[in-house]
Parts: sequence; structure tokens; C-alpha cells
Amino acid sequence: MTSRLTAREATHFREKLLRWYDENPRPLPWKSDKDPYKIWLSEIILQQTQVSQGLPYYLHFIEAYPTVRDLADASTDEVMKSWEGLGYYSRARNLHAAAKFIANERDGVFPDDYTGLLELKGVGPYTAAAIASFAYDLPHAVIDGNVYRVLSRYFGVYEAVDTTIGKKIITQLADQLISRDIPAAYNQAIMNFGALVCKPKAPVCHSCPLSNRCGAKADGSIDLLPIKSKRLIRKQRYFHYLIIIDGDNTYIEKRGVDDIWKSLYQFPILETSGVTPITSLQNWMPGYNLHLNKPKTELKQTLTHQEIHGLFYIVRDFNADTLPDSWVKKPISSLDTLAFPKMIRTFISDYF
DNA sequence: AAAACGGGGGG
DNA sequence: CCCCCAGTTTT
Repeated sequence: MTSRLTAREATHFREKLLRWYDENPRPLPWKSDKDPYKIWLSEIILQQTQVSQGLPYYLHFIEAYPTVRDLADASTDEVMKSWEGLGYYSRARNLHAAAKFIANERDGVFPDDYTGLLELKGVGPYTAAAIASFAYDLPHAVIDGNVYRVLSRYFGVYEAVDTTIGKKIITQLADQLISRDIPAAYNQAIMNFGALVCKPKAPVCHSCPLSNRCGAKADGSIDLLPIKSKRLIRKQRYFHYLIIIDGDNTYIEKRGVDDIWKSLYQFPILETSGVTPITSLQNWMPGYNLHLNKPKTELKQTLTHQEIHGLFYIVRDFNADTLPDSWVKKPISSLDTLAFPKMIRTFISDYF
């Protein structure tokens, strides 16, 4: 399936959109100059993240790591701490890896074309197009959630956009629509337009400069588009955390497994498949008879594909002979400087 | 092609 | 409660 537009259709869309953007600019700090480092950083932070949520993190990163070399020279723990609370932590790990790659293998010089950008860890088609256009004025069309929505509505795309065919249709449309003269402005324009006018819910069609030729508007299918086919299944998990009080110290470990929250810290953990609180460590440390009091606190955190139930047990008389190698004894006061998942950070703040 | 990966905000 | 967010990587 191909979606070819006439030059007239494309020009109309493009010019209406650019005119709207002229009248509705959105000043953001990373747009003030064309520093690819700042643009890259902002784009990674904004992946699946709203501007309002990512902005404080961006400001912190720029201050803590003014250049890609500063970021490359930071420790993993420091970078993870800077990212704490923002979610999708692979972004932080990939960001750090890419910074080291640029600083050490490329002498601090950013790739300056789409293909080169794509080789950076954490940079996919969207981010490569964004950097290529914003930093280098190259004509690569960004395709993000806004673009899927705007184009599927305007051009009446009823193919689900989360399928190969649906993505291809949107991509072909986007590639025909982007301005060859001012690709950066065009990309900014369509994303802002999607965020402010052609919104997911309650789009502002009455003041939309494109509504007179909008396919979805014409057949009343605005709230049906874009169509998505996949539905979400959420798994329940039960994490039992041992808060071992040893004077002014406690024990923590770093999550290194292939699972959520990799590279963040946690208290010693036992996972069960059911809700029932545990009362001993028999299944994990056979022969060690320790009675666990009922959890001091229970917290729940909902992630995209799982719901985590955190049960926090206070243990004051822990004296097992041997401890797992991964456990590290730390002063309770030092926990502030390490990165923990949101739920654990909440517990620490409330309890200590 | 599908699943996994966080956390916050809006209706 | 469900959907969405300036998506990418892994399976």
C-alpha cells in the first residue's frame, strides 16, 4: 500500500501548519541554540515523557554536565541518580554509553547525519530525525505520537498505527509533507500542533486551521483515530523488601538482573507470586530461623505492563551467618545519594 | 511482530 | 480507571 499525495495537497497542509506555528511558537530551552549535545539530551529525556515532566531533569543535566565530556566522565551511579524518578532507566544507561562513545571514540564530535546518529545507543528513528533536523537542518521527518495522531486524523488513516502497515502509511505521508526548506520548523510545528490543537482528547477543532480539509472531522471519527490494535495486559508482582536495621546502617543491593529498574538500588528482596506476606526466610535462607513481623508499609506502583506490590519489613535482629555477596552495608544517611525506584524512594522518605 | 520498559497527568 | 506522553530495545 502506498499513500501518494498530490503536490497541492501536501503544500496546503504544510503551509497551513507552518503559518499556525508562526503564530503559536513554543519557546523551550534546548531550542535556543543548535548545540547537538543539548538537542540530543532533550530528545532522550522527552522520549515517552511530557515536556513538563522532563524539563527540570533537562535543566539539571545541563548544569551538572555542561558538555558531552562531562557526562562521559561521570560515574554510572551519579548519572542514574540524576535520572532518578524519570523512568525508563535504559535511557540513562544508553545516554551514558553514548556520551562515552562520543567523547572517547569520536573525540567529542557528534555524528552529523541521520545514519550516524542512529548508531548512538538510545537513538532510534524518531530521535535521529529530530536531531538531524533541529541541529543540522536536514530534511528528516519526525514521527512521534503527535504525528501519528495528526496525520491519521487529517488523512483519515483507519489502519491501526501500531502495525507495520499503519506505520508505513504514516511514514510515507510524513516524508512527503516535510518542508525541504525549513525542516526544523516543520517538525517543531507538527509536534506542537499535535500537543496543543490536535490533542488526544478534546481536540480544538473549532480553532484548527486544518479542519476544513480534515478527513476525520468530515466523517465524525475524530475520537476514533488514531486506531491502536494492541491492548494492555498488566501482571501482578509482589516484592518483599527487608529493611535491616543494624545500628545506623542498613543493607542494599543493585538490581543487575534483566528486569525492571536495572542499575537502580533496592533493599534485599524476596519475590513471591501471591499477596500473602511472608513470615520467615526459610525458602531463601534454609536453616535460618528468623521471624518476620508483618510489613510496616505496603506500597503499590503501576508500570506499563506490571503492577508492583511492595511490602516493607523492618528487621532489627538480623544475624545470619553468611550474607549474599550482592548485599552492601550502607549508612542509612547515605541512601539519599543513590538512585532507587520511585516506590522505594517513597518508603525511605516516609520511614527514615 | 510483539513485548518490555516508569512515572506522571488528564478526563 | 484508562489512555497518553517529542520511542527504543529486546525477544
